Amino acid sequence: MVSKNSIYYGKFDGFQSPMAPKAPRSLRRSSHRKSSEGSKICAFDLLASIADKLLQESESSTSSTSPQKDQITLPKESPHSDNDSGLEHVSDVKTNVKLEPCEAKNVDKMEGDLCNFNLFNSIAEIQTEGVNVKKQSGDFTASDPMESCVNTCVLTKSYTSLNLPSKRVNVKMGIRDDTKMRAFREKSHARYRRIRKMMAYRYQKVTLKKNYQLPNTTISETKPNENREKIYSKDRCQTEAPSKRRKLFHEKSGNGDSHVKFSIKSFKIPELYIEIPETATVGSLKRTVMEAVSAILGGELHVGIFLKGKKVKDNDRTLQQTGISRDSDLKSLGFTLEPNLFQAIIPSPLEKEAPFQDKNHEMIATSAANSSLDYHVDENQEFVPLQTELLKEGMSLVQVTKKCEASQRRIRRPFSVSEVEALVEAVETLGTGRWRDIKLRAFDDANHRTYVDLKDKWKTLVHTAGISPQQRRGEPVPQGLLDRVQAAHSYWSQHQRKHQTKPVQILAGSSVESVNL
DNA sequence: GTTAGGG
DNA sequence: CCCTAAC
Repeated sequence: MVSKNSIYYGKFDGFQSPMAPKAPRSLRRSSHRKSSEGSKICAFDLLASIADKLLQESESSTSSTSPQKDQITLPKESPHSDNDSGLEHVSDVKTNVKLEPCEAKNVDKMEGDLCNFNLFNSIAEIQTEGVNVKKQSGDFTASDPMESCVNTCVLTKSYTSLNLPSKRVNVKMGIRDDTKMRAFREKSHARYRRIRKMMAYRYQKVTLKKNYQLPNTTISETKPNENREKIYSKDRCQTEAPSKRRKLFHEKSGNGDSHVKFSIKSFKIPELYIEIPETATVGSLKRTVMEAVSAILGGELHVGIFLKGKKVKDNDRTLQQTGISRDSDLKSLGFTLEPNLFQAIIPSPLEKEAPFQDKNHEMIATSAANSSLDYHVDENQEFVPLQTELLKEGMSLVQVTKKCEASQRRIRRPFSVSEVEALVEAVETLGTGRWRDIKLRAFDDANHRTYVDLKDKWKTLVHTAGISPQQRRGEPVPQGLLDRVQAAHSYWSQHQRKHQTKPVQILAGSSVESVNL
């Protein structure tokens, strides 16, 4: 039964989570680096329990049947019908992630066409309900890997990893220079939006109708004129500055005194697929799960609204006009999380003839898989091109997603001691305020270090030098360097823009060994 | 395009 | 690391 090549496919049927506010940007990016980011650690712990359970259960598992191909139609609104979806090779793991309910402003933008959620920072508790892992022996069974991927991808709403055979999830992401990608994306925004629209149309028919309905959506009324702002819940997180968005609640309400109160107990996040070799360590499995979850939660999700089984598409109509009022039957109202950005759309077999590719850049447009047409295209919404090559390289969607995310916000790259050294020396020589020169002088070949980065680093260095060693974090910077930082900082604070190219030998005495011009 | 500073 | 006013 145990095959050398066997691979575990763990399918997480979904994560349930209550509403949560948008995370600070600093928490929105996934990373497996050593870091002090609290949410990460938290999530790690949570997911560890899943991973442990998953692995544990897999010991006594049975093999599964082969996947059926081309079965890409799922019953509408049937979250648990995966066994009919050609995903039998994937085992069923139901996992609930309970999130700590958090404060009133859980909905970022009620008035708009979407709500941005980030559940990541609110994870408080995780539960493994019925873990049942089946082991898949041998190779991926579908004839055409890519085709399988397509189907799998589509079936799972393009969510997580592509089940590329013999490609393992590479936990360690390579560092890449995403500056150009960013620039390119920004400049091509409009064009890709067009592509995106086309894609959305093209893939309409192969896109899943399956949606993920909230298990527990309760609606109740509020008393008129009471807590206009606290529509969603009472303040559970005390300290939160008033948001600009909150205004939106008032301006367009126009519902008179009739308020509808929505208490969304939890959202369900679509499946999560994990593929990992048998020989992988438990730790790597944990990291992989972590990454997959982070990749999903790190991106922004759309929220769909269903009323009486029909999707509410018109974002401009009032609740009243839509039929969502205190007097109507609100039990038929449901909210769903939908995949949004950064998800790859791979040409399906149907579309192979005419793939929407930009020849020049060999990119394929991404699209909000099943929801593009249902939403207004938000002008502010990022549209991230996805390099087909990445997929062909065998990257999992998790990784691709990460890459795309990296295009949004550059990955964190802590300065090494030698970099700090170089920076300090350059500043000693050139002073602060000539960051471009400093860049050219000391970091000309370091493409990923912009002069703004250097400026920022200097800022933190000055700060670091001013605090006690106990309060410092990250790779420790030699005290000698910090002394030089402090010396140079105080020196250039006084000698503003004078004798800029003059070595700073004079400053603060001792630790300046030599300054080469 | 760079700087400077808050987020 | 991001954003952006100001230059």
